[in-house]
Amino acid sequence: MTEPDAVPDLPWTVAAFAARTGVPPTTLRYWDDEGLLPAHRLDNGHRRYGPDDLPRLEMVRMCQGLGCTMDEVRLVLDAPDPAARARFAAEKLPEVLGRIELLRVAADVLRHVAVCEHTDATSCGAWMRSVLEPPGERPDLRAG
Amino acid sequence: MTEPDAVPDLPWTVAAFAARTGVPPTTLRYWDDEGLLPAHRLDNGHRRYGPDDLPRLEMVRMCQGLGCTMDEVRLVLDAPDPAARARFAAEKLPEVLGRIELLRVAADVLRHVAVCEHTDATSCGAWMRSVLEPPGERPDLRAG
DNA sequence: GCTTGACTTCGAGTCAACTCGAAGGTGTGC
DNA sequence: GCACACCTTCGAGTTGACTCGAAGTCAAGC
Repeated sequence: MTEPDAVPDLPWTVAAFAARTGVPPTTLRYWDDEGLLPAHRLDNGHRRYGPDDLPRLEMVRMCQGLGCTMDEVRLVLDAPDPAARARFAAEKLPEVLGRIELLRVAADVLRHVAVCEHTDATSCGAWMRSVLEPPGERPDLRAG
Repeated sequence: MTEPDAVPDLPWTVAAFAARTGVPPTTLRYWDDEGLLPAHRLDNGHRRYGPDDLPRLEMVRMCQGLGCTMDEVRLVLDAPDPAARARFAAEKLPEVLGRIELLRVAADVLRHVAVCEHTDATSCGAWMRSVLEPPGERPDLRAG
């Protein structure tokens, strides 16, 4: 006897899921179309979401926070095996750690700027030392 | 007796500055036009850059790394007084600190994913706990 | 003076990630 | 059946940060 297919729990329309998660309806539809966060479909074609979609949404959010493109998000979420995911993680980790370090530097700079009385942002010696003496090869800080 | 205007040291054309800094020539011209990194001009209209432009470039880079829009970069770099800059810094600092914390979480996740053998990225209990139990109000991680 | 490789401006294009409005379908309550 | 609030797709628009190509100028070397 084979197990019957589990009926997924799908209480949320696009609007409901948007309200629950803060992601705009247009974005949810866009993400579904783009394969980022696929939606279930009723017989009438309407999208439905359930609690099982929340983890993937969180992972989409985390990847976006890491500056991943949508291609990269799909890649990691839809990787055919753990090895592909592990490769992605191994590549991203040094990048993330480097970003953390540079954000620390930026935080120090901001702490200083918050109390600095110099007339020009670039004429402050303490700030210039922190900015112009990078710890090493400087990765691009911009996301994406 | 008033001091004579100092003659700025301007050894670099757009191409030279681009080669020195890694910023593409089109981007330097664009940044100049947008007021992000203003260039000096020779009598013939050609742009020239000097060592004095490097600190501002680094600050542009740092602000971009913080996810600032170009409007924000201009605002902080061209702020009329230290108080305006301090306000900007005071607003950005908590954001940066929050970003650091979330990147730490993401780094933990990536460390786990790098060794995880689960068949699906969202079916890993350790990862789901870290993602679904956020430390508090969760700011948007995306830059900008 | 000509050639060549740089420079300039200008208008438009590219890219990624959305967002919008039009047109039509669906389902509920009256 | 009608009204209304939702749903769908589709094509195009928006936004921000660039990037490109055309047309013309500038300057150095021959």
